[in-house]
Amino acid sequence: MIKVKIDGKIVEIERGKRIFELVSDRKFFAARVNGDLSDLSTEITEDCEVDLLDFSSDAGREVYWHSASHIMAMAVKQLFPGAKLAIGPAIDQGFYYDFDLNRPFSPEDLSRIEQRMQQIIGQDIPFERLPTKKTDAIDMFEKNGESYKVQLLNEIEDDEITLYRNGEFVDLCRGPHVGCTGNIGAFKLLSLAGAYWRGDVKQPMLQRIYGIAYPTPDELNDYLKKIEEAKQRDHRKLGADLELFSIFEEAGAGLVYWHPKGATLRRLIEEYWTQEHIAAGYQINMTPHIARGHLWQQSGHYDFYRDNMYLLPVENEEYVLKPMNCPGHILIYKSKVRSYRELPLKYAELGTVYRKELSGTLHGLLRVRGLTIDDAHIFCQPEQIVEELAKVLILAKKFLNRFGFHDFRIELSVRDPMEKTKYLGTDEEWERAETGLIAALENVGTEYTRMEGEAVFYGPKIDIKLIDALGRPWQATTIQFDFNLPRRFDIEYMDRDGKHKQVVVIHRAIYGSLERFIGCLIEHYAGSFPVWLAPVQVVVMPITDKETRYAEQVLQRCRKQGLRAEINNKSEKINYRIREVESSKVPYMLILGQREVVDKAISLRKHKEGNLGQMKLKDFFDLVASEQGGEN
RNA sequence: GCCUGGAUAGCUCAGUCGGUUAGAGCACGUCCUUGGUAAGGACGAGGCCGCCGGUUCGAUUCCGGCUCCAGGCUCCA
Repeated sequence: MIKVKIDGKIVEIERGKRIFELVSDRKFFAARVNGDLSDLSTEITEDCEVDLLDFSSDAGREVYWHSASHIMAMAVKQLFPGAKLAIGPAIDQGFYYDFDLNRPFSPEDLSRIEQRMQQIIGQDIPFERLPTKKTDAIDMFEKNGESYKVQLLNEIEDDEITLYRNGEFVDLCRGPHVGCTGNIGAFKLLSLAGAYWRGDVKQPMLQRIYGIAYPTPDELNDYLKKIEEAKQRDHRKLGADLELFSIFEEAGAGLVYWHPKGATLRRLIEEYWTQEHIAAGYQINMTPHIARGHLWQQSGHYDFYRDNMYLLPVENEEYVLKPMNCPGHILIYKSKVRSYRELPLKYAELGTVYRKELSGTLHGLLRVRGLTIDDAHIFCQPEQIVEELAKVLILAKKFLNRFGFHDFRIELSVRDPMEKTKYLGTDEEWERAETGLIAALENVGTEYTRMEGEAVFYGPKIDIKLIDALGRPWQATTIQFDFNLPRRFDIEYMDRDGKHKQVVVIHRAIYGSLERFIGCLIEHYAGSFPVWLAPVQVVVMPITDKETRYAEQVLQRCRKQGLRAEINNKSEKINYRIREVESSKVPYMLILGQREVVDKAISLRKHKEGNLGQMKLKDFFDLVASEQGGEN
C-alpha cells in the first residue's frame, strides 16, 4: 500500500492504481502529481501528492484547450487526409492548430470540421499516452509524410518521447490531456489565418485554425458574448461614433485625421504632458520633419532602418522624412560643448514621425504610419543612470495612473547571452545598463518580467504594455539605452577633470505614441471619458423654446468658467435629446425648464447615472472642479 | 509583405440565379409638434453597388488585377 495525498486528504491505495480511480467528479480531467502535470490515467507507483485540475485553473484550461486542438487535428486528418500537421498548442484564449494543405480551408470547411469534431467528442475516444523511442516515432511520421513532426522530433534531445493516440489519430505531444474526447463540452472554431512555420517569413505559410472550448454551452456563449461586447468598445468604432478621428482610404492607410473632438482630447493629453515634463526638469525642443540623408547615414538608420523610411528627393540630394527624433535632439545637444554641470540634460519633444509599416500590420490608431512620439532623450553621466531611470519609471506610473491604467505589464528586455555578437556595445556597457535598469525597477518597487534576448541591438530596455478591448497587449512606454548613437555622433561632455567623456543616452517615451495611447485610452474608458478629458463636458438643454434665453446665459457662464460646453435646443422632445446626448457619452447635461428659470437653478443629469436633481449652477461648477483632477 | 475572408447611402445591413426606376432602419434637411430625465409625426434629399480592366447585346452581380478593411503571421510606438 502507498499513501496519496489527494484533495487535501490522505488515502492509502494499492500500488499501480490510476488517478481516475480515486476521483468521482467528472469535472476533473487532469492532475498535478508532486507538481508535475499528468494524465488521470497515470499509474500511481509511490507515495505522492495529487492536485486535481479542472477548468478553473490556468493549467487546467491549458490541458483542456490543448486536448480540443488534438480533436480538431483529428477531424481535419479524417476530412483532409493530405493535410500535414504542424503544431497545435493552447493559447491565452483557446487553441489553434497549424496545417499544411495544398488547398485553402474555406469557412464552410470550418463547419464541416466542427461537425466531425462533434462526432469525435460523441464517440468519447480515450486519449492514450504512448511513451515511444524517438527513432520509432521518426520512422512512423516519415512513413505518414508528416515532415513537420519529423523536424520537431529531430530537435528533441531525449531518446524517448511521448505520443498521444485517439483511435487512429496519433500526435507527437508532451501532454497531458483530458481522459477522453467526451470531456470537451462545448467548442467553436473561430477563425482561419495564415501563419509561417516557426514564425519565420522564409518558411512555408501554414493554415491556422483558431478555436475555443468551454465545459458547458452557457460558458461558451458567455465568452462569445463577451467578444461581441468588446467589439462595442473598439476604438475604431467609438472613434467614428464619437467623431474623434478618421482614417481615409483616399488619403492613405495608417494616417490619422483628428476631428475637432479627437483633437481636443489629444490637446488635453499633450497639455498635461507638457506641464508634467517641464515640472520634471525636461526642456522642450522642436525639430523638423525632414533632414538630409547624410544625417541618417551617420546615425546608422540608413543601414538598419532603411526599409521603414520614406526617402525624398530634394534637388540633387536625398532627404529623409524622419522616422525617429533622436538625431535632431543630438544635433541640439552637440551645438556647443557641454559641461558635466549641465547633466543630466533632458530634451523632450512631441515629435511626429513617419514609418513605412507593412500594410497588413496597420490597425486603427494602434498601428499607424504617421505617429507622434512623446519622445525624450536623457543625456547623462554613467553614475546618474539609476536615478534617472527611476525618475522615468515614477513619471510613467504617474501618467498611466492619471489616465486610469492600473493594470499593465512591465517587461525588461535584455540581450541573449548566447549571441552577444548580435549586439552593439561592450560587455561593460551592457552590464552597467542592465544592472541600472534592474536597480531602477527595484528602487521603484515594481514587478516586471525579464525578457531574455528581447533587447534591441543597440541596448537593453524597459517596456510597459497596455491592453486593448480584446486583451491584446500594445507597447506604450519604452525606456531604451542606446550604445549606438553616442558613438556614431561622438556625443561628449567635459567632466570635472577637464577630459571629454562619452555621455550615456537614454531614449524614452511614456505615451509611446499619442495615436496608440489614445486608441488604448478610448477602449479603456469605452468612450466615456472622465470630465477632465471629455471633449464636450456639458450640454445645456432648454426643455422648451421659452427657456432658450436662460439656457444661452447658462451656456455662457459655463464657457466663462472654462468648461467645454454646448447647447442642444433642437426641436425634439427632451427625452429624445437626453438619449442623444447620453449616447454621445458627454459627462453632464444641464436640463432647464420653467422651474429652473424661476429658481435660477439648473437640473443636473450625469452620464450613466441619470438625474441628480436641481442645484445652483455654482454648485455644479464646484462639483466639476472637484472632479477635474481625474484619478491620481 | 504573406494567409483567409470582405467592400452596396454618413452608419448598420437587405437585394440583384447577368436585364428598365438598387431597398430598409438609424443619422441628415424642411414642416408640424413646445414636450420634465434614454427614440413624437409627416414629407424630403442622399448610391459611378471600392477602383481599373476583361467576358457579354448588356456587369453592382461572372473573371483578373489593384486599393482599402477585418482577423492572424511577421514586424513594431
